[in-house]
Amino acid sequence: MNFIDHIRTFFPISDAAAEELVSKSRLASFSRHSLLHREGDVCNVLWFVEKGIVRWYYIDEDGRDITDWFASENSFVTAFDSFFQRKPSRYFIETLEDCDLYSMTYGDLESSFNRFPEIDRLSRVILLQILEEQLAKNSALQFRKASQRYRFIIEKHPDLLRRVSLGHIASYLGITQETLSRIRARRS
Amino acid sequence: MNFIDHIRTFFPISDAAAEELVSKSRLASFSRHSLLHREGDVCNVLWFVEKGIVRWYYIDEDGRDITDWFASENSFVTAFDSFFQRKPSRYFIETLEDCDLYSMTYGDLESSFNRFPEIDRLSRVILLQILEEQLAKNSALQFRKASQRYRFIIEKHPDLLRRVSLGHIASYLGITQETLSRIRARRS
DNA sequence: TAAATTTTTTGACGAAAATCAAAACGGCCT
DNA sequence: AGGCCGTTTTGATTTTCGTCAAAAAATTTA
Repeated sequence: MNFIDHIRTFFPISDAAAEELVSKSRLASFSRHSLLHREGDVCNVLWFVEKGIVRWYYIDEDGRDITDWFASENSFVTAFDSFFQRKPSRYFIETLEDCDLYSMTYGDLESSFNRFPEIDRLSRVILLQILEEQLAKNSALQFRKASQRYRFIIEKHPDLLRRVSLGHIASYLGITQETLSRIRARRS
Repeated sequence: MNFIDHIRTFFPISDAAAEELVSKSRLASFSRHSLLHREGDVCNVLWFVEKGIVRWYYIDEDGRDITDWFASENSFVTAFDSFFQRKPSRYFIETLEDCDLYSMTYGDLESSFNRFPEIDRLSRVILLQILEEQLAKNSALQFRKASQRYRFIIEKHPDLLRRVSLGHIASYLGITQETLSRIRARRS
């Protein structure tokens, strides 16, 4: 499934606009643990995960590596604090598995915006999806104890448990790796 | 300052599009503790806070009232999980003070999207601002202890402390009111 | 395959915060 | 002023989780 097929599951894009996006994007492979984007840089690329999994993280004031988000098959990723606003990012993005990713540069996307207003609208829809997931994550974690946070992963993102190391998942949930390990032990 | 002036601080909207937005919006007053939107409804209105403060909250599975967000002067508010996607919301929205709010319906906004692609783009920019604040809030709270969360409010939203009751702020920060009160006592 | 590295688990302990309950405070009304 | 309401503070106790440290398991590398 290429990314146009995916887009068409939630947005009715015209053939002409689809053509435009395809012509501006390219598919490339990355081995695991490739750093796609680093903190401080302005992110110029929007990726679409065709295969593999990517995480999006930052280093907090105490030097901890904290995962904010995972993106696996059929997800768009970029440094959302940077890409659209053209300013330096707080985030790193790295592959966790060998990945096949479509990419598109900001410049190309911007010219597509101008030629196809529907692409502008599409990007709004994608941002809304991201925002909504972010809100859902928040309310799943805020005020919840560790075992309830773990349940969120089990119910909403069970695949992550198989594909991602516990340390990353723990920081994503806002708990320590040890606590996560213990919770997991006492109720499979 | 009306909302067009505010928009122009971050987005160069044309006079024609501005006219369109102004013609579609209306200003109204609400007394404090008005419920603007309730869980389960599809939200049809986008508000802009001219004066006053509004909170956006949900009731979690344990029946707790949890504030997700505050919007004060020069902010847009709607049920972001509902308004653009036309589906029932999980959120309530209520005024905390007497408010003057501009409002615009979804139908009017949608027809404006079609007539002015730049309004489409504007909505994307606004969503990005919301998303970015949401991300900032997350990283300010995740893995942080109560005193650090309190510091986030002091540094980023000091006005809230004066205008909003402690209980709402505590749930916004993901801590209990008692803990917040104690933190506050031991270091003014 | 063995050695080395990384990841996960386990244990003991202490710190932080939730909970329950009650008192103090402040504003508002008559 | 006095009484009533909602909000904030304080106290005592319990639970949860983080921290530090080390062992066990799994994965990678040579």
